[in-house]
Amino acid sequence: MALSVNPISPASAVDECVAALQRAILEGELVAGERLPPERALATSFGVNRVTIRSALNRLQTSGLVSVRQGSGYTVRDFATHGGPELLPDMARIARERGQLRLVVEDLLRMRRHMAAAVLEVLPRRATVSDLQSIRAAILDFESAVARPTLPGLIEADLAVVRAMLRATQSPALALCMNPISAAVSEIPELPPLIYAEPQTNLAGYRLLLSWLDTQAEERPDAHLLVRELERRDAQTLAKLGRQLEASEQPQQNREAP
Amino acid sequence: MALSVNPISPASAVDECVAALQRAILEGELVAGERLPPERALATSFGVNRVTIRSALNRLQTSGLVSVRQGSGYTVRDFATHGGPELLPDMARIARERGQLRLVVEDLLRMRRHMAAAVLEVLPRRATVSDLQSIRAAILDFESAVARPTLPGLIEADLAVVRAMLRATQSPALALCMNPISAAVSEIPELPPLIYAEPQTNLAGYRLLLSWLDTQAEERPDAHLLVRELERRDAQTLAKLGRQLEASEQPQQNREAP
DNA sequence: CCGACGCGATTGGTCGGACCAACATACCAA
DNA sequence: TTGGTATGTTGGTCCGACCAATCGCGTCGG
Repeated sequence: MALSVNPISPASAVDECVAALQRAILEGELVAGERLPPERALATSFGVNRVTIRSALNRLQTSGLVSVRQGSGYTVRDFATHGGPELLPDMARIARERGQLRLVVEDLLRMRRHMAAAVLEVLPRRATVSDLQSIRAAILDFESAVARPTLPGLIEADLAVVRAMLRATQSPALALCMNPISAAVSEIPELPPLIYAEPQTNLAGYRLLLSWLDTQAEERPDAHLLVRELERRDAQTLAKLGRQLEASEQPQQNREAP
Repeated sequence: MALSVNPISPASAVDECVAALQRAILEGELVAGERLPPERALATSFGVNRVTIRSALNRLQTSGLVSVRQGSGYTVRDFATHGGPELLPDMARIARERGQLRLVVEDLLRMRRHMAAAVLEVLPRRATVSDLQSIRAAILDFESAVARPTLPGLIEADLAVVRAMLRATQSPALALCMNPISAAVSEIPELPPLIYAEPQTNLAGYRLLLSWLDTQAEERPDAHLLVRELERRDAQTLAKLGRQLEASEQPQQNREAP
């Protein structure tokens, strides 16, 4: 009876405006430097009140997609230089329509790998025993999620492990950098089914991490061991994604050019 | 006559509300899970209209600091698990007041280093000759900025080099991850003066990068060489920051406990 | 002829009030 | 006790108005 990821998503009027404008910008329909129509015009064009479209523009501004100056108007910014990782899921959606999803996913996973390396770099010398216990507990939860595997359950349990590790670094800075990347991986619909296709593999990786953390500092091997393991799994994920995309896009190309 | 980072900052009413609420959350005055007063109460308490405080709450929501449900109200979220890297500058401000700035900066630079490693991993095999020329041109601009060094000029020229490198990766995904980190480094007031204290060093690093990129793929050494160089410079920056903080915070402690 | 000034139009920012929709709570009835 | 209903709370949207910064163009003075 596992229901969809978000059964309740009424998609308010503001949300729709944000989605439309953001899509236009991310797709390149609205080029950087271009000026948006005035709020009043946008409001009538979207069929909403000015306050509503204003709320949407406010969000776009917070995301770094547009800049605004009183008396002048809104200007589209270059999201490639001013955007943040919270745009990754939407960017993945655009890339999927263009058949470039693989590239985005490849770089997303690569970035996650390298950030994980940063976390592993500080984890052993900052984590307290209580932190380590939290990590162990989270991994145990993940193990029980693997026992009765459901996709949402695995995602949540895995995120919990990551949270525990980030908390153990004693520094919110690493967490702030890592959060949107973890979220993006979970929110790109293709990824979780591939990443958790064989949950025992993920669990084995965490067991490896545990044994690494439990080793005394003097004889602990370099973290590269763990990173290599991540690389291996990411490569498998990418390979699976490639096959899946080929299988689903081949007929599409045939339909276009029979 | 280098003026502040943003000479024009009228600080609109919305900005002030955002700053106040964000500060309260980041300082821990408003704990995760806690519920905010209703919009109407906040509006009167801030002395602004409901639309204004609503705009501010909208931004906080976009930043992941609060969640909202119609009929229920606003709930403070745990920024350590839902916040993004765009919070880093403000987080650094809080950390500075608590004497923990060094830890935040250390992790920020570490993250930047590891993300740079990710970029270097894909740069050689994705950059076109035109991309490489753009990078060269940006580095030449940086060189002329080094000739007549001003802090804003160096910052902008350096950011331009990074932009050129990110564009050369052909994938906005890496850029979206890197942008907020670069921005954070530039926006933390202590960092640019330390990072660009000896601009020739930065330039030498870029020259090293150039020669690395120009090497034929077969005989190009591992990117670790460049990363090691980054590590060395970050360590120097951290050391300088440590001395600077000691020098400025020592009298403060004396004042508190003479 | 050309640049500087100035006035009006454009456009975002804020305000006040009103109504609707979702939610929480307490109360009442079966 | 349980279930639903009534009511107040709270966010979502709308309307109209005015303020403030900016832009554009015409006019005036050099």
